[in-house]
Amino acid sequence: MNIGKAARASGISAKMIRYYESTGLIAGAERTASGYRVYDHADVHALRFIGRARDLGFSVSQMGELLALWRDHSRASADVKAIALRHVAELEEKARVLQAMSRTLKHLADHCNGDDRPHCPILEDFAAPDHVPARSRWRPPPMAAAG
Amino acid sequence: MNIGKAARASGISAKMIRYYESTGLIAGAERTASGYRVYDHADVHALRFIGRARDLGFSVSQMGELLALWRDHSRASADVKAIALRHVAELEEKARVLQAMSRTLKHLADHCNGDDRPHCPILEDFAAPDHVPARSRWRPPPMAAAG
DNA sequence: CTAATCCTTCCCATAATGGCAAGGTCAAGG
DNA sequence: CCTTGACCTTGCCATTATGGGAAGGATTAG
Repeated sequence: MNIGKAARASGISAKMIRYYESTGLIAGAERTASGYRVYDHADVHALRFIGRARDLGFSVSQMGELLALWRDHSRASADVKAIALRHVAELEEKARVLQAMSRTLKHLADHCNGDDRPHCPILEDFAAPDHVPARSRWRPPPMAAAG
Repeated sequence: MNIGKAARASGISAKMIRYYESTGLIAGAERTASGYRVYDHADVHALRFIGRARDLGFSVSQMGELLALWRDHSRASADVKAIALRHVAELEEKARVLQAMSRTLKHLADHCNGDDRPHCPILEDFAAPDHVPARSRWRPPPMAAAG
């Protein structure tokens, strides 16, 4: 089948199929005499695998690792699990960061009247002199007063 | 002060200050006779504002809106709050997406032995024929059995 | 044969950020 | 006065995954 049909069958756009080929994630497809890429059901299967991994937020390089393990019938499931758990940790970390932002901003918004007057705690916070990435700054342990 | 000092004072890299200038987020700085950009304390203040907004995940264009409101002393706080709450919703949505991915993948990993044998439910899931973006697919209501 | 559809490659754009390079500027010190 | 080092300038490249579009060739349906 041509790339369009493979795209429809796999849920991966033709554009992305070519991209995955260019990055080496998938092997270059066979070509017809006139240069059209040709795919078979196994290719579509691999593309679906890729789509599933992509939907779970894996990057192209991680998908490459997973594809290699998928094809390696003597893989150790521990290797797959390690990749998966590492990715779970990354996803959770990203979610945590977003939620921290959300929480902070929500807190500011909760204190904003939201009326037609200019007073706004949100802008006041943004304009306040020192905003610190809190968790990243080390606080020196309090010493016995030296003066 | 020159751009380097403004960068150190604001926590925004010189590179990004130039970038923000190029995108129109901030006005082009004054220049010395030899072309060096010159900043004053008000500029640094604005850069800190930008940094704070950036830390809360606002895009450059959103920061532009916020800066405009900050400078508009006759703004309505409702306008600021609306932007903030819209952003809160976006952040939460992104966090939800990441968590859904994480949850799914964690679930799969929980069923994987993680030993040196090849059997792996994670890969089996990825290779399964139909993965559906679940929530987005409409299920036809069950009809009275027709056959 | 022609029109429509499909394919190819190539370039562009996105968002925010860093890196590098070539070259001009400035301040401190000999 | 000149050198050295730190700093500045612009410009280009790279990142990640994705889509858009153009120009032109291939195929297929009528």
